[in-house]
Amino acid sequence: MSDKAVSGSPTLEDVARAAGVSRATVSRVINGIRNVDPAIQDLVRRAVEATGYVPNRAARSLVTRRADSIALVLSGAGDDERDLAPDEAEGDVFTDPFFGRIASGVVGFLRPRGMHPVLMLADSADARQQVVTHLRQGHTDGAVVVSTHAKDPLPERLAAARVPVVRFARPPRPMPVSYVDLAHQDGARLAADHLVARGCRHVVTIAGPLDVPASQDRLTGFRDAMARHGHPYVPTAEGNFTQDSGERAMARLLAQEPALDGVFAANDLMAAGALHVLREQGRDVPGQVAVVGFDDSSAARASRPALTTVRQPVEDMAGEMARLLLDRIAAPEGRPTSVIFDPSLVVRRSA
Amino acid sequence: MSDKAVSGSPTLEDVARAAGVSRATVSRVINGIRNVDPAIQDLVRRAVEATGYVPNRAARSLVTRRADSIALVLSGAGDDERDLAPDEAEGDVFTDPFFGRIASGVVGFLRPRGMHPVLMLADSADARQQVVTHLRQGHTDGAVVVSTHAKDPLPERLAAARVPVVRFARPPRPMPVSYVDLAHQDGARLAADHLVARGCRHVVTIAGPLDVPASQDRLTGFRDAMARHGHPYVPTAEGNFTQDSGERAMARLLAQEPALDGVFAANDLMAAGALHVLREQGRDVPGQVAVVGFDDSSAARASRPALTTVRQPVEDMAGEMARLLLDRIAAPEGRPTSVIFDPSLVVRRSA
DNA sequence: CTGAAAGCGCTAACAT
DNA sequence: ATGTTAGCGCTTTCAG
Repeated sequence: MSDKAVSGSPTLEDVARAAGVSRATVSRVINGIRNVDPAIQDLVRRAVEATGYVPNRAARSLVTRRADSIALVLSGAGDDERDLAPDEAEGDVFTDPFFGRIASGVVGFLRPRGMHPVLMLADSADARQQVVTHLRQGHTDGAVVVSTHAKDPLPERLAAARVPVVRFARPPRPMPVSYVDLAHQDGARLAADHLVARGCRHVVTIAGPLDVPASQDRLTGFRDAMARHGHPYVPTAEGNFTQDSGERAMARLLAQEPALDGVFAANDLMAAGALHVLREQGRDVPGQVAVVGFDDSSAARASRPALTTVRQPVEDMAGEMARLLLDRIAAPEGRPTSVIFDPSLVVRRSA
Repeated sequence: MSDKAVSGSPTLEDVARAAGVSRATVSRVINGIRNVDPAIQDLVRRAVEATGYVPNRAARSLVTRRADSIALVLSGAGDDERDLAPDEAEGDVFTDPFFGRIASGVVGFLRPRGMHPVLMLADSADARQQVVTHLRQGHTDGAVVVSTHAKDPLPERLAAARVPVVRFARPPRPMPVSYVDLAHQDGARLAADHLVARGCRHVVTIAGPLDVPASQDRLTGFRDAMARHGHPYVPTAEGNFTQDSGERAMARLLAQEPALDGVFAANDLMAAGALHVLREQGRDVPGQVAVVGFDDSSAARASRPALTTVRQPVEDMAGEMARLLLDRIAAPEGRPTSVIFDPSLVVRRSA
């Protein structure tokens, strides 16, 4: 391998000279354009090898007007700033077990294609503006955005700026944006079926924040399925997807329905909170009470007993987001697309 | 705000025309170069405003030969591929609670400076080569690298390629690379002092993998401090920083030292594992056994009882890595630097 | 203190 | 099928 420093990198010109052809021809070979004599192609490739040539991305971008890179943006708070210290606000987003899986899926898809995502955080009005500007300038060709809050204005703003965007999760209000999502209702049904099959008669549920479509779907799906099983009424407490809120919700439910023998929580963190409260109250899980979570996050495996949970294939979904985005960048005029993934039940100890 | 599409973005030329000056002058103003008549500066700034001009980064990079962006690379497995499915291997790295905090710190530092990190994952030989190539090409000006395994060859390779690099944690073998680290021994001492002050007489410790310098330091620091407190012998079991390994280690120690009344685990995940095993064995925490973790990760707050732990200011450390890297990029010939942070004790329920 | 002009390395018409 | 040529938008000597 050549040991040339970045500064004196060989250019197209050098390769052309070495191969005895023109820059244009080398460019064609490099970019895999047909209409080049196979013999010459070989010649060029050999010259590339010999010179240790690597294309200069800035030069290429300048003329193609494409950055050949995409942004992975985590979009936090809503319209108003929250009164957290910046550190906390950030920790909030990145600490979510989801984030790692999303990043993993996106990177996993991009890497074989020689691309890497640019990580951006949009947790304040300023930050959001910065993201929009960045994208509009073409520093990145598009964005995969994960909003942690229901009415995050960013995706709509980006779409309005004609920036290719793919969201994680269906938007709260219909808007012309591509997205990837899960069949939440089916997932909730999986949980209901499992609980009923186990013989649970007094089932309760801890819902997520109801302004989030996913929470709504999980709740609706669960209630519908329970109703079909002959349980038209399911005591419900609302949480906000944190472990603490799960604990509080569980305590309320326990007071309201002391005879409960089954719990479905809308995510694993809240399920873990429920587990703690149940143990504190001396209820054996899964002996006396069965608990089912949602997501199959690391929290599900870390809990004791380990959580039976509805798996959301987040990595695959994130990879698909990247795929949709690249498609869209290649054909900007297409209509928004959406892909819905199927959940599956992962049975562990808790139910 | 102007609604111009990316395609027709105003250029320096446009601004120059609007301001009635030359491109060069506008460029000087934009780049904050002195020697420009204040009146003209104002004129130009107004023109920038009016036209909605934003510099084209590709064009700028082409001439300055700087990308104005850095890479955040997570470097996984050692020299050999591990026999995990790609998904697992990735999940592995990104799932680590550390990752989110690192990302948060780096982004927090970069964002006010208008920069965003490019996220790269180097968990196989191929991936590492890709990272090196990417950096050598100048797509990014340098890298902040976090190695999850002891003898990750990447930092050394990058340094050899004369790419500016800052590591998280002191390298296992001395090498000319800047890094940011924690005073692990001091942290361990904090834990020891706390346990002894609480009245613990039979203290054991769960160490991290001993080929990692941080694990060594924590163990050494803990033993030394305990010795100073009159406890020359501390039963020890080695884990690998996972919760499972913490459970196994705790079980072994319990068998070896049934009368134990204090546990120091080298990270929170292992401490959480210890908590589970202690509860299973009917030991009350903190009543009969006090448990102290390390890191102050989300796991510490999620545990029940919540973990008393040695806090590692990861976000600050990550921000500092970014700062050191930018300094180094600005002055590539300087000598490697290192910054050591102080740990602190966070007292919660477990001890 | 400001302007003119020369590229940075590459792609994409347009010729041939 | 290959070569010639004209920029992409910006920074940076070098003159003035």
